[in-house]
Amino acid sequence: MTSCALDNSLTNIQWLGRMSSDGLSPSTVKQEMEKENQTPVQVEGIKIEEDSSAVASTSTSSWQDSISERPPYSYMAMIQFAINSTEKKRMTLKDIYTWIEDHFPYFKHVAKPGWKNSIRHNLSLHDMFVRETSANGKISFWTIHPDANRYLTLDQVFKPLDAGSPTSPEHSESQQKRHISELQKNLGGSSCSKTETQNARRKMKPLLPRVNSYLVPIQFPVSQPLVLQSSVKVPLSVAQGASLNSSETGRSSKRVRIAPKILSSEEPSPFLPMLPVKEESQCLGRKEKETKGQADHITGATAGDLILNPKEGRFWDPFRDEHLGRERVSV
Amino acid sequence: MTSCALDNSLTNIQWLGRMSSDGLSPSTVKQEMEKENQTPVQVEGIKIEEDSSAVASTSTSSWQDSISERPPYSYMAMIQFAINSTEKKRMTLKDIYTWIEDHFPYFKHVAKPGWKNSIRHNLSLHDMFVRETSANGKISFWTIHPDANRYLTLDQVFKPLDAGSPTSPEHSESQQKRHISELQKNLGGSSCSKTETQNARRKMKPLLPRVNSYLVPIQFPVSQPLVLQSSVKVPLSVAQGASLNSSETGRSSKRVRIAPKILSSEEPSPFLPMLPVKEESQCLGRKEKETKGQADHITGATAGDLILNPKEGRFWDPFRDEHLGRERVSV
DNA sequence: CGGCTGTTTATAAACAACCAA
DNA sequence: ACTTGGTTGTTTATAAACAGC
Ligand SMILES: [Mg+2]
Ligand SMILES: [Mg+2]
Repeated sequence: MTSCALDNSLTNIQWLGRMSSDGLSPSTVKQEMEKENQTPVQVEGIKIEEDSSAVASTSTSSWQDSISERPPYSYMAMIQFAINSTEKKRMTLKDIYTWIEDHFPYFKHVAKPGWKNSIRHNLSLHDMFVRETSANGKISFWTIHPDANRYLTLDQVFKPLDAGSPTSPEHSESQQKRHISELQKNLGGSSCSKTETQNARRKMKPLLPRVNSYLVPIQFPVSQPLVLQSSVKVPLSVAQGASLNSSETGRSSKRVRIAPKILSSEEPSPFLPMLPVKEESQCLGRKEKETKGQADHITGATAGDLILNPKEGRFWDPFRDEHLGRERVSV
Repeated sequence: MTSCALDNSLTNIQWLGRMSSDGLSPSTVKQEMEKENQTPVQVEGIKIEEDSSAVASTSTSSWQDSISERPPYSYMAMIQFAINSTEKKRMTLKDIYTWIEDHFPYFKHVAKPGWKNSIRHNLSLHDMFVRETSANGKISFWTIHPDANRYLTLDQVFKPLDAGSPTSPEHSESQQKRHISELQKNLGGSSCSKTETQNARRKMKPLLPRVNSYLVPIQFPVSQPLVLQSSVKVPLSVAQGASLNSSETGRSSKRVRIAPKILSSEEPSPFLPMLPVKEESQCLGRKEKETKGQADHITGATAGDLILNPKEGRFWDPFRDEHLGRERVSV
């Protein structure tokens, strides 16, 4: 009822103490940073060298990893983590920024200021995020459309300290069997997929850790709109394990690894709280197989995916299409 | 019935004859162009200098204009022009590419190869574009969702040779009154808004010509799903008038002027074929005024806007939200 | 294996509407 | 009131990572 206020506030910065040095001084950090579109890149003290070794270590999660490593989550996922961490399941833009910075130091110290632009972009673009106004109409809160909320929280993506996870032990591999089969080919060997868990005290479990330039789907039973303890504000100093595998271990600078959503095909996403799928399937995809491509969005339901995604039939979404760009016709 | 085959084919290239020189040779053009993401920029013969004069000419539509000038339409608009130019209101990706290149030389000779990526991106992103498969399931056609199709065609955006337009004479100004009022301020004077029409023989009428860094809404009566004569494959040599006004006359290279969609506020877009608006308005915008922002999408219906856009209430679109990015939860 | 088609994420940017100094 | 600059939102443009064929 009232704990959300605590969770949202910008408290808990103890773990930030292990930063390079300052990092808290009002405006001394990032000298040259116009406003939100430049490239600070070099966070003063923190130097982020690329390439070099990078020999399929996957266990060299040193100090840097927890701060320079970009989290394996998409903006959409992080925004959900943030919002779902509150009791009322709503958060202001500023608090979303703060929550993300507090839980993923990468955005506080390494990312270019443009990451906030991306956050706003995601909030607007995805209809899943709905803006609501406080009773007095003074404050704007971002919420997650109830039909779309899977109540994902950061807690859920942390690997247990040992092995057997709360609900499902080690699914991290059971999913991609189907389609990945030979996809592994064009990737430089090293099939790693659950290789991380070693030195991690409570590593972040990538919802879809990458296998080289790929993502390894990980199971995730969300049986009920389970409202886990609003994310314990992870002592980030340990989080951030992420998924660095073999070749071209995605450091953080160039090559902003985009994480495609891998869908499990068949079975309408087990574990996930089945939502009232409107179903309609008017098939119009090329194969209907498991192409995921628009026609069978239902099957391919990623974590953030709304199950109700018949598309076509009806219920598609007309909206957001429109805008011909620069117009307002006439003649 | 059978004329579409003609319209879609890559015929009609006579007008292309006035190009720099070649432009038809299979692969001699653009020497260094990996595949679809490099920057040819300099189309061999055509040199595109920027800045220089640019003194509120708006009438210097010389030869270059028709080829180097980027059309004032968004990809979404052009795709609609292309698809609606066919009789069956459907077109293959390749034909969309061709149609656009044939009608907007900019994309054939100046644009970087990445423009095709953008076309595909738009087709996938906007639910307005629906992919359908031919009976035999061999060919994929892109169509426009019936509830979203305003049947916009390129013909409709061409200014008449003189003044009084077919249906509505000169609305080009009646719309933006409401909100633009003092918006003109932060823009370098020159209130131009209908200054173009002079030397244009049949200039392209920007659906939303820019007023400086602004767009001037233009009326557009689409009373019925009027299926105009499938775009006459304009002799582009004259088209491309576009909207260059005063300061920083958008040449074409840097500063890819993005054309925001200006909504007329009140009146649910006059002229436009009113669609079955589901209406629901649960207001959640900051002011409900005419902020257009999400809450009142209905009022702000641009040319391409689907009127049915209650948002919130129901009918929003769940879809396309989902995808947490890189995941497939578990735990 | 390579190109084409599709889907989705990341970024940058143009603007609009607010808002606080 | 008015201006100025930052914040919040919306939308378009591009590039790119991948998946499937
Ligand atoms: Mg939204
Ligand atoms: Mg689409």
